[in-house]
Amino acid sequence: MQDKNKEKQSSFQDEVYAIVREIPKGRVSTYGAIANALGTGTARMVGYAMNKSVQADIYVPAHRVVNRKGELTGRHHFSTPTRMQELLEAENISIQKDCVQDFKDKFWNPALELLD
DNA sequence: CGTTTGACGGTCC
DNA sequence: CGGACCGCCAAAC
Repeated sequence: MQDKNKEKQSSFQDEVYAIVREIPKGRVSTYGAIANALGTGTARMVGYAMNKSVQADIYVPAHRVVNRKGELTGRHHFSTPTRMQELLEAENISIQKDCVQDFKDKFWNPALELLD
């Protein structure tokens, strides 16, 4: 077993990663919805955490997270500006003009789905 | 420990 | 319909 002397505290970012990883394929979520599901922080904090997700120890499908308008606002933070769109299209999500088509239909509410 | 930042959201006009 | 503006609040410096 790994000697993890450094125990990770439950940071706000880790909470975000946990939810984003729970986003089912073919669905998208929003920063505000995730922040709302956490009950703490704001939409900006979610985006901030996403930026660090690259250096996080776990994989986070950040391409499934868009803003409330369904726009791929975070596409510039990927390897290539078109990387996010291609990833979404690969999941059967139509993108047009950097906007998720039928966004409302593909929207995945963490506060609702995680509600058991 | 004060300041800056930031992949947002909502309101205002 | 879209640009401008403020508020949120945690993490980085």
